[in-house]
Amino acid sequence: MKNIKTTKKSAGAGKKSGISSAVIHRLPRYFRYLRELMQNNVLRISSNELSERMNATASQIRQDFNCFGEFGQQGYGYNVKYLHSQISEILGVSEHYNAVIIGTGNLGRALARSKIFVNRGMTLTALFDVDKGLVGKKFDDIFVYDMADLEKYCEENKVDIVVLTMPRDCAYDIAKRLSKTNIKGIWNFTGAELAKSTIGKPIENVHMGDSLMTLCYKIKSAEKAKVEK
Amino acid sequence: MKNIKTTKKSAGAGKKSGISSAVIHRLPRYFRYLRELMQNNVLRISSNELSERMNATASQIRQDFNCFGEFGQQGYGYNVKYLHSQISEILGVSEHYNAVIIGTGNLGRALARSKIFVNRGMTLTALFDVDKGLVGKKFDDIFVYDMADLEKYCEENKVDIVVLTMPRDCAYDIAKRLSKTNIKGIWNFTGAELAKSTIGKPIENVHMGDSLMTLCYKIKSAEKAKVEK
DNA sequence: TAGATTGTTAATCGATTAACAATC
DNA sequence: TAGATTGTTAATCGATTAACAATC
Repeated sequence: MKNIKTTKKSAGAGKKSGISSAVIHRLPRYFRYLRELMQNNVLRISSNELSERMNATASQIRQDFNCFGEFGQQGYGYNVKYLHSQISEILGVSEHYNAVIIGTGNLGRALARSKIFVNRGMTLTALFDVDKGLVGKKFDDIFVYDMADLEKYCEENKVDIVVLTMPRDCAYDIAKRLSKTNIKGIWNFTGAELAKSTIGKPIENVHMGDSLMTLCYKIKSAEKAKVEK
Repeated sequence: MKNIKTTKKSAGAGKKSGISSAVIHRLPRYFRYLRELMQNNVLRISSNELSERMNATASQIRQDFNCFGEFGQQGYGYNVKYLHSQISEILGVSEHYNAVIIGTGNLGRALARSKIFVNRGMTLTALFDVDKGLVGKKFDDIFVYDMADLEKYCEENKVDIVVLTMPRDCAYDIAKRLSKTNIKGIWNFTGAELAKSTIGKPIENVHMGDSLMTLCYKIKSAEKAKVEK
């Protein structure tokens, strides 16, 4: 296996700053496919081979990577391990963010018991709930704190990401409380539309129902196409 | 309130068939905002006012709607209730799909206990699991069936949507089993990349981790911007 | 070296926005 | 009617794809 030259731009350096959201949303996908290649002990891959596996064009893949640096070698392709490490760096996996979940309901517990954080270099450090009956309990070794102690906990511990899985109607108030702490971002499952402009921190709103609706649309379209045939 | 003319094209008629995926993915968002407007008893809305609320352009909104029909009135705007009903129709809410969940783990139970199906005109009719200890139990009044009886159940009952929340490694095999039944679509949470081309049915793959990674990217970018300032 | 494959520029395609005539 | 706002066409913008020189 050839060595990777050391003069090339690294992901940390950051090539452009105005990366399009289309590219950003493809990065986690690259991350997944590269992890899988690594697990299968694939050492190198060309943009062409990757494009076939990912059902994309080789051109797009090269363009995407080149937004952040020069990760490949002419005549060789991409070193899977190196490329994976660079994408991980871009996505902040190496930052080892700490996360807490607010809302110890079904979804909160499901996330707490999953590997979703660990698989991305993160650590879930706490759960929060208003229900005094839950406070003090543990789920998968994660302690449930009282919502009243949220600010105190954020001051005394490094909290990077806050996951909102409590009922929708308290989302805005809690987000406002969080805006005054030094947490770094909010992963919002409540259905409330939180905006960075109002909270002052990066926010990712998850609407699982939207995905279900999209499936329904696909089903309807497929049925219609069948009838018309 | 003016009456809606009856000569206009309806959603059922279907204007174009090659709707772009960008438009399709915005439909559930319109659905949500319109539902909220309805709940707030808003009777009419102009594309301009909607654009402000949704943080989009009025032009895009009008273009999107006109992919499916003429839902508004010049000089008046859109009748919220009518527009909502049309978008619902397009998304298949009125089809009253039945859904079952395979995998009665944390996520499966979280979905079973949520309103995600009911809020979209669907009914969750069954859970499935391989664990004989769970078979026969009920979660929120939904009976847990043995995975061995999946095909039998699909034959004897109307099953439209199958939700996959079991471990990833059995995703492909189960999807293959489902491809031989008359279910209509698969909502896949397992992380396995299932393709319509291999299973022969509409599929929606959900990657919650991708959304978390996107948040991490946003956080990193925001931090970097702060440092550079 | 010759072959392979990248990084990058140029061409194409599609999606968004702007403009305005139609019309309620 | 006059004002408002749609539906739709035309202009712009951005993203994807194709092509190819650079180079490992």
